[in-house]
Amino acid sequence: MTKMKDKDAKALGKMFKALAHPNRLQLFVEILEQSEAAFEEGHDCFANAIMEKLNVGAPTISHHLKELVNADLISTERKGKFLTCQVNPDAMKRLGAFFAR
Amino acid sequence: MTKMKDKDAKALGKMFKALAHPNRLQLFVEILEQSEAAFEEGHDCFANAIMEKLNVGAPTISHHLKELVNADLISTERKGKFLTCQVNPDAMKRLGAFFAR
DNA sequence: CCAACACTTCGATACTTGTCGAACTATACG
DNA sequence: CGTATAGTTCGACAAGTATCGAAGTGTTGG
Repeated sequence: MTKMKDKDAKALGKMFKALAHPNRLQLFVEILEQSEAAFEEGHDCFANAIMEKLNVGAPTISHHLKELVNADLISTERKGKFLTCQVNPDAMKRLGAFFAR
Repeated sequence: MTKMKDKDAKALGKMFKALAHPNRLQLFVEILEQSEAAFEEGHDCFANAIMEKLNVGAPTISHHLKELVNADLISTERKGKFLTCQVNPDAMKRLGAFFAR
Protein backbone atom coordinates (compact mmCIF):
# COMPACT_ATOMS: atom_id res chain seq x y z
CA MET A 1 0.00 0.00 0.00
CA THR A 2 1.45 3.28 -1.13
CA LYS A 3 0.95 5.87 1.57
CA MET A 4 0.62 9.50 0.66
CA LYS A 5 2.21 12.48 2.30
CA ASP A 6 0.18 15.51 3.18
CA LYS A 7 2.26 17.78 1.01
CA ASP A 8 1.69 15.56 -2.00
CA ALA A 9 -2.01 15.62 -1.41
CA LYS A 10 -2.04 19.39 -1.36
CA ALA A 11 -0.06 19.66 -4.56
CA LEU A 12 -2.23 17.10 -6.28
CA GLY A 13 -5.34 18.84 -5.08
CA LYS A 14 -4.16 22.05 -6.64
CA MET A 15 -3.58 20.29 -9.92
CA PHE A 16 -6.98 18.64 -9.94
CA LYS A 17 -8.60 21.89 -9.09
CA ALA A 18 -6.80 23.51 -11.98
CA LEU A 19 -8.02 20.81 -14.34
CA ALA A 20 -11.53 20.75 -12.96
CA HIS A 21 -12.96 23.47 -15.15
CA PRO A 22 -13.84 22.53 -18.74
CA ASN A 23 -12.21 25.56 -20.29
CA ARG A 24 -9.07 25.13 -18.28
CA LEU A 25 -8.88 21.45 -19.10
CA GLN A 26 -9.27 22.22 -22.77
CA LEU A 27 -6.61 24.86 -22.41
CA PHE A 28 -4.28 22.34 -20.84
CA VAL A 29 -4.99 19.67 -23.44
CA GLU A 30 -4.40 22.22 -26.17
CA ILE A 31 -1.03 23.08 -24.68
CA LEU A 32 -0.26 19.40 -24.28
CA GLU A 33 -0.99 18.63 -27.91
CA GLN A 34 0.68 21.75 -29.17
CA SER A 35 3.75 20.91 -27.14
CA GLU A 36 3.95 17.52 -28.78
CA ALA A 37 3.53 19.09 -32.17
CA ALA A 38 6.08 21.72 -31.23
CA PHE A 39 8.63 19.07 -30.40
CA GLU A 40 8.21 17.46 -33.82
CA GLU A 41 7.87 20.58 -35.88
CA GLY A 42 10.16 22.89 -34.00
CA HIS A 43 7.75 25.72 -33.20
CA ASP A 44 6.51 26.93 -29.83
CA CYS A 45 3.04 26.82 -28.33
CA PHE A 46 1.66 30.34 -28.44
CA ALA A 47 -1.03 31.47 -26.04
CA ASN A 48 -2.32 33.61 -28.84
CA ALA A 49 -3.20 30.62 -31.01
CA ILE A 50 -4.94 28.85 -28.18
CA MET A 51 -7.17 31.77 -27.37
CA GLU A 52 -8.75 31.57 -30.79
CA LYS A 53 -9.77 27.97 -30.16
CA LEU A 54 -11.53 28.65 -26.88
CA ASN A 55 -14.57 30.82 -26.85
CA VAL A 56 -13.54 33.16 -24.08
CA GLY A 57 -12.00 36.58 -23.85
CA ALA A 58 -8.38 37.46 -23.25
CA PRO A 59 -8.75 38.28 -19.55
CA THR A 60 -10.24 34.88 -18.91
CA ILE A 61 -7.43 33.09 -20.72
CA SER A 62 -4.91 35.07 -18.76
CA HIS A 63 -6.64 34.11 -15.55
CA HIS A 64 -6.77 30.44 -16.45
CA LEU A 65 -3.16 30.34 -17.57
CA LYS A 66 -2.15 31.82 -14.28
CA GLU A 67 -3.97 29.06 -12.44
CA LEU A 68 -2.33 26.35 -14.50
CA VAL A 69 1.05 27.91 -13.76
CA ASN A 70 0.15 28.24 -10.11
CA ALA A 71 -0.67 24.54 -9.99
CA ASP A 72 2.74 23.79 -11.54
CA LEU A 73 1.09 22.11 -14.48
CA ILE A 74 2.67 24.39 -17.05
CA SER A 75 5.13 27.22 -17.28
CA THR A 76 5.06 30.24 -19.52
CA GLU A 77 7.72 32.32 -21.14
CA ARG A 78 7.63 35.69 -22.75
CA LYS A 79 8.90 35.66 -26.33
CA GLY A 80 8.84 39.28 -27.36
CA LYS A 81 5.25 40.29 -27.80
CA PHE A 82 3.98 36.76 -27.33
CA LEU A 83 3.62 34.20 -24.61
CA THR A 84 4.65 30.59 -25.01
CA CYS A 85 3.44 27.72 -22.88
CA GLN A 86 5.19 24.50 -21.89
CA VAL A 87 3.82 21.54 -20.03
CA ASN A 88 5.73 20.74 -16.87
CA PRO A 89 7.03 17.17 -17.25
CA ASP A 90 7.34 16.69 -13.50
CA ALA A 91 3.64 17.34 -13.04
CA MET A 92 2.82 14.73 -15.66
CA LYS A 93 5.07 12.24 -13.94
CA ARG A 94 3.58 12.93 -10.56
CA LEU A 95 0.03 12.62 -11.75
CA GLY A 96 0.84 9.54 -13.75
CA ALA A 97 2.36 7.93 -10.67
CA PHE A 98 -0.69 8.71 -8.59
CA PHE A 99 -2.95 6.73 -10.85
CA ALA A 100 -0.52 3.87 -11.43
CA ARG A 101 -1.19 1.72 -8.42
CA MET B 1 0.68 12.99 -30.96
CA THR B 2 -2.15 11.44 -29.05
CA LYS B 3 -5.37 13.19 -30.01
CA MET B 4 -8.25 13.28 -27.62
CA LYS B 5 -11.90 12.66 -28.30
CA ASP B 6 -14.52 15.01 -27.01
CA LYS B 7 -16.23 12.29 -25.03
CA ASP B 8 -12.99 11.44 -23.26
CA ALA B 9 -12.47 15.05 -22.35
CA LYS B 10 -15.89 15.28 -20.81
CA ALA B 11 -15.40 12.12 -18.76
CA LEU B 12 -11.98 13.24 -17.61
CA GLY B 13 -13.33 16.65 -16.74
CA LYS B 14 -15.92 15.06 -14.53
CA MET B 15 -13.26 13.08 -12.76
CA PHE B 16 -11.02 16.06 -12.19
CA LYS B 17 -13.93 18.04 -10.91
CA ALA B 18 -14.72 15.27 -8.49
CA LEU B 19 -11.13 15.23 -7.24
CA ALA B 20 -10.85 18.99 -7.12
CA HIS B 21 -12.21 19.45 -3.64
CA PRO B 22 -9.86 18.73 -0.73
CA ASN B 23 -12.36 16.69 1.24
CA ARG B 24 -13.39 14.70 -1.77
CA LEU B 25 -9.78 14.04 -2.72
CA GLN B 26 -9.05 12.86 0.78
CA LEU B 27 -12.14 10.71 0.63
CA PHE B 28 -10.93 9.16 -2.60
CA VAL B 29 -7.41 8.60 -1.32
CA GLU B 30 -8.83 7.00 1.79
CA ILE B 31 -10.88 4.63 -0.31
CA LEU B 32 -7.87 3.95 -2.49
CA GLU B 33 -5.67 3.05 0.45
CA GLN B 34 -8.42 1.13 2.21
CA SER B 35 -9.05 -0.81 -0.96
CA GLU B 36 -5.43 -1.83 -1.13
CA ALA B 37 -5.49 -2.81 2.51
CA ALA B 38 -8.76 -4.61 1.93
CA PHE B 39 -7.24 -6.67 -0.83
CA GLU B 40 -4.44 -7.81 1.45
CA GLU B 41 -6.40 -8.25 4.61
CA GLY B 42 -9.67 -9.44 3.21
CA HIS B 43 -12.04 -6.82 4.63
CA ASP B 44 -14.09 -4.23 2.79
CA CYS B 45 -13.81 -0.48 2.79
CA PHE B 46 -16.64 0.89 4.87
CA ALA B 47 -17.98 4.38 4.39
CA ASN B 48 -18.60 4.46 8.07
CA ALA B 49 -14.91 4.17 8.93
CA ILE B 50 -13.97 6.87 6.47
CA MET B 51 -16.42 9.36 7.89
CA GLU B 52 -14.63 9.31 11.20
CA LYS B 53 -11.38 10.37 9.54
CA LEU B 54 -12.81 13.38 7.76
CA ASN B 55 -14.10 16.23 9.82
CA VAL B 56 -17.48 16.61 8.16
CA GLY B 57 -20.99 15.44 8.84
CA ALA B 58 -22.77 12.46 7.37
CA PRO B 59 -24.82 14.41 4.85
CA THR B 60 -21.68 15.89 3.38
CA ILE B 61 -19.99 12.51 3.07
CA SER B 62 -23.05 11.13 1.37
CA HIS B 63 -23.04 14.02 -1.05
CA HIS B 64 -19.34 13.61 -1.85
CA LEU B 65 -19.60 9.88 -2.28
CA LYS B 66 -22.38 10.41 -4.76
CA GLU B 67 -20.19 12.72 -6.78
CA LEU B 68 -17.32 10.25 -6.83
CA VAL B 69 -19.73 7.59 -8.02
CA ASN B 70 -21.19 9.95 -10.57
CA ALA B 71 -17.72 10.60 -11.94
CA ASP B 72 -17.17 6.83 -12.25
CA LEU B 73 -14.22 7.00 -9.92
CA ILE B 74 -15.68 4.58 -7.42
CA SER B 75 -18.69 2.36 -6.93
CA THR B 76 -20.57 1.60 -3.78
CA GLU B 77 -22.44 -1.41 -2.57
CA ARG B 78 -24.88 -1.88 0.20
CA LYS B 79 -23.84 -4.53 2.71
CA GLY B 80 -26.70 -4.75 5.11
CA LYS B 81 -26.69 -1.65 7.21
CA PHE B 82 -23.39 -0.48 5.82
CA LEU B 83 -21.97 0.91 2.64
CA THR B 84 -18.78 -0.36 1.05
CA CYS B 85 -16.70 1.54 -1.49
CA GLN B 86 -14.55 0.24 -4.31
CA VAL B 87 -12.25 2.15 -6.59
CA ASN B 88 -13.10 1.74 -10.24
CA PRO B 89 -10.02 0.25 -11.93
CA ASP B 90 -11.03 1.53 -15.35
CA ALA B 91 -10.99 5.10 -14.10
CA MET B 92 -7.50 4.61 -12.74
CA LYS B 93 -6.35 3.19 -16.05
CA ARG B 94 -7.91 6.02 -17.99
CA LEU B 95 -6.42 8.71 -15.83
CA GLY B 96 -3.06 7.00 -15.79
CA ALA B 97 -3.07 6.85 -19.57
CA PHE B 98 -3.88 10.52 -19.84
CA PHE B 99 -0.76 11.55 -18.00
CA ALA B 100 1.51 8.96 -19.60
CA ARG B 101 2.53 10.76 -22.75
C1' DC C 1 -43.26 -3.52 17.30
C1' DC C 2 -39.70 -0.39 18.83
C1' DA C 3 -35.31 1.57 19.40
C1' DA C 4 -30.80 2.25 17.51
C1' DC C 5 -27.88 2.86 13.80
C1' DA C 6 -26.27 4.01 8.92
C1' DC C 7 -27.14 6.62 5.44
C1' DT C 8 -30.04 9.86 2.35
C1' DT C 9 -32.82 13.82 0.95
C1' DC C 10 -34.14 18.54 1.37
C1' DG C 11 -33.74 23.46 2.04
C1' DA C 12 -31.05 27.24 3.40
C1' DT C 13 -26.84 29.74 3.69
C1' DA C 14 -22.22 31.20 2.92
C1' DC C 15 -18.40 31.00 0.13
C1' DT C 16 -15.91 30.34 -4.16
C1' DT C 17 -15.01 31.33 -8.85
C1' DG C 18 -15.69 31.99 -14.01
C1' DT C 19 -16.60 35.63 -16.88
C1' DC C 20 -16.68 40.08 -18.76
C1' DG C 21 -15.71 45.17 -19.85
C1' DA C 22 -12.65 48.83 -18.99
C1' DA C 23 -8.43 50.47 -18.10
C1' DC C 24 -3.43 49.40 -17.90
C1' DT C 25 1.45 47.64 -19.31
C1' DA C 26 4.68 45.91 -22.59
C1' DT C 27 6.50 45.06 -27.03
C1' DA C 28 7.02 45.86 -32.02
C1' DC C 29 7.16 48.58 -36.00
C1' DG C 30 6.83 52.61 -39.00
C1' DC D 1 7.16 59.62 -30.98
C1' DG D 2 2.21 57.14 -32.15
C1' DT D 3 -0.28 53.32 -33.27
C1' DA D 4 -1.32 48.52 -33.12
C1' DT D 5 -1.14 44.17 -30.97
C1' DA D 6 -0.58 40.81 -26.85
C1' DG D 7 -1.37 40.19 -22.47
C1' DT D 8 -2.53 41.74 -17.52
C1' DT D 9 -5.05 43.76 -13.63
C1' DC D 10 -9.21 45.31 -11.52
C1' DG D 11 -13.94 45.46 -10.02
C1' DA D 12 -18.34 43.60 -10.42
C1' DC D 13 -21.74 40.22 -11.09
C1' DA D 14 -23.81 35.61 -11.87
C1' DA D 15 -23.56 30.88 -11.17
C1' DG D 16 -22.15 26.94 -8.77
C1' DT D 17 -21.37 24.32 -4.59
C1' DA D 18 -19.79 22.74 0.20
C1' DT D 19 -21.76 22.49 4.35
C1' DC D 20 -25.08 22.00 7.86
C1' DG D 21 -29.46 20.84 10.58
C1' DA D 22 -33.74 18.64 10.30
C1' DA D 23 -36.44 15.22 8.74
C1' DG D 24 -36.86 10.79 6.11
C1' DT D 25 -35.66 5.74 4.64
C1' DG D 26 -33.91 1.29 5.35
C1' DT D 27 -31.89 -2.28 8.22
C1' DT D 28 -30.64 -4.74 12.40
C1' DG D 29 -31.52 -6.65 16.91
C1' DG D 30 -34.11 -6.98 20.87
